[in-house]
Amino acid sequence: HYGYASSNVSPALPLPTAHSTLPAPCHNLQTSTPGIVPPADHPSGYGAALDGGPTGYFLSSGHARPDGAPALESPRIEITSCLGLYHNNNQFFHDVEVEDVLPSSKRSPSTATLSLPSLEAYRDPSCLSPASSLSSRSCNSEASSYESNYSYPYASPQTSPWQSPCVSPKTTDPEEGFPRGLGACTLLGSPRHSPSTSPRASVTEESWLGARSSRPASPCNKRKYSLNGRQPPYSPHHSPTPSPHGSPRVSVTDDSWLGNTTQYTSSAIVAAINALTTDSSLDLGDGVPVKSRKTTLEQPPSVALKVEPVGEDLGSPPPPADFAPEDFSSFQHIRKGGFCDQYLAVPQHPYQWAKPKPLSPASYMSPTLPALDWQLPSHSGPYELRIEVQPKSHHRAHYETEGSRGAVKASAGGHPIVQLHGYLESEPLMLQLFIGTADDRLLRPHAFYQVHRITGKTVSTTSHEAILSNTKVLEIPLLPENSMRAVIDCAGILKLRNSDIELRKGETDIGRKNTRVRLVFRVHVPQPSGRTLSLQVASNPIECSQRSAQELPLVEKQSTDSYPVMGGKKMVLSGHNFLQDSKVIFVEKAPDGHHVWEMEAKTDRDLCKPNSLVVEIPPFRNQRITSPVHVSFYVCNGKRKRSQYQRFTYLPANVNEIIRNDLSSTSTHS
DNA sequence: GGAGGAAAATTG
DNA sequence: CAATTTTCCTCC
Repeated sequence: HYGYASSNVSPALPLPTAHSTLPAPCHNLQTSTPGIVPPADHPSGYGAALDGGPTGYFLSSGHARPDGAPALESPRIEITSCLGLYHNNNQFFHDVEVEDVLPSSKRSPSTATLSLPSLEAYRDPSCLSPASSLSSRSCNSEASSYESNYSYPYASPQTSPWQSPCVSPKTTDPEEGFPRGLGACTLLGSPRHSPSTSPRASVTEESWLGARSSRPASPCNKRKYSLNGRQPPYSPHHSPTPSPHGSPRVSVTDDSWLGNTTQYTSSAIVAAINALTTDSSLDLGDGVPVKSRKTTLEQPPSVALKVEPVGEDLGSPPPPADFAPEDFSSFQHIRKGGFCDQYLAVPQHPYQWAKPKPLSPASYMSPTLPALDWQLPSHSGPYELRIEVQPKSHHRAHYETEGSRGAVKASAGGHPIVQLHGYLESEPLMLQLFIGTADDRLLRPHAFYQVHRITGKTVSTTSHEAILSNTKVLEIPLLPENSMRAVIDCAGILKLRNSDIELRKGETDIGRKNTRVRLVFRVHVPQPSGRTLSLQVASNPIECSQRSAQELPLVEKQSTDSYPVMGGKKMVLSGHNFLQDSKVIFVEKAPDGHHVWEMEAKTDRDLCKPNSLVVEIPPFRNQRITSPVHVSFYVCNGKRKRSQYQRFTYLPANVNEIIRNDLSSTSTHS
């Protein structure tokens, strides 16, 4: 309801907290860019969605089930349509989300089952989860773990239908979320659900495949192939468990959709029931599958109940396993509804990780954390989330068809390090990590890449995997005893097939040549007021493709307003394929062409933007020359031989003039 | 498991 | 057809 409604919370549930909190966090987020919050520009319709307010949204989305009641009953159908409708843009499936928000509890079981969420979920979820799950075996485990740990709670309401059946019985698969999707898809008419299981696209693909004529032949076939063969229902790798056919969920889903719940296994049913009962605390959105959420919407009350502000204190149960893609939707609602809301009302989850400590409660606790595509500030008040050690500019992501390619590393060896400054409490917090975009637009989860949890003896940092919306999120504990500092040696990057992702409803981004990502870290700090302060920081861009990493930068333009350029001056090079580790070497020659000297220019990482590089030009040696100085520079990325550098002409309009000026006014050159 | 290379497959 | 993406192979 809430979510739905209003922004979620407010309307239905009077969660005082919610609103109150809103303001601060939300806005803070983008301190720098106020407007951001509701990224107006977001193509995705961000703004609209958000602002629109839940209600409007839904309504508009309408089919989804504007009227409430209907939703419950005919979830899927509506959803489906809705999805299409709403999804316009990738990131937001408001409609879905909304629904999620609703308390699942009330929905009828059948409804729950419906969990339309799958619709959306699938895609994304499928994609994600699949990917993740597929790619990362860990996923399975992880996912499973979640479920196991959190399982019901989250799933419960919304998901419950799905999960319970699926999950509980089966278990583990992280993919479950996906499966649902699959199931949903299937239901929708997608041909085979089962195969789809493959996480990512598989589902989509197949179902879509039918639709798509274009590539069907080769790619599709293969993929399908893979799906079937390799990753049958759930990706083979991942969860063998999953039964071949859609396994529980699918079947369940189908059935449910069909109207049968009969197929649910008793256990599933139980699970579902449990979910309903328990879920309350959790989040609305998160766990709930989209569809279910809708249902939920209808049943506002329950949600509200949950909402109670738990404190953001600690406890933090990890996000529900459910966080499956669908979950994110909930978030979105929230966002949409009221950005702030998220912060506000978040109650804590009673659940905790199975693990050692309950990490930061804050994040998990509230179902209403800011959506992943929200822009958040890296510092606020005494707190600052900072990346102490940046990741290397290159990291070849692995496909689901490959083995892991390891964790992202730091350029100087070791791994990236993130630290939260200004936090003096004794409670540990949870650091969230997901793969974000690195383009010129607002930071948002990258549709074609997912963080991949890496485990093993070489990994010192414990982590948990969760799925928000279609985005996999790695949760890493930030412990006071470690100065709230974490070494990120457990994060790899999984590449999803472009074709799979592009098939998703609402996905507007294209994968081709969209191979740069950023590691995005978030932490949710509980405030005395009961609210939660969310901070976020993104790393430097990371080139994830094998090929692009080998390409040379292409200088298309040199800044002309930063001259003169004698030493210590900065020059901005812009063009294509610049990376954080791009090198620029200046070569100076005497008028007679004699090679005078060459030196690698310093690059200003902090000022680097995508496809541009700020270099500090070293002082020229031949300062006294009065005749033209011949200076050129060479650019390259990563480790390349000198002969492979790309040569460019250094072109100050008038070198002599520059030199004279420099000499007269500066002593820089020596 | 984690790379690095590169062939095979897709795209535009 | 060239650029890119994805799948395979090999090695440590």
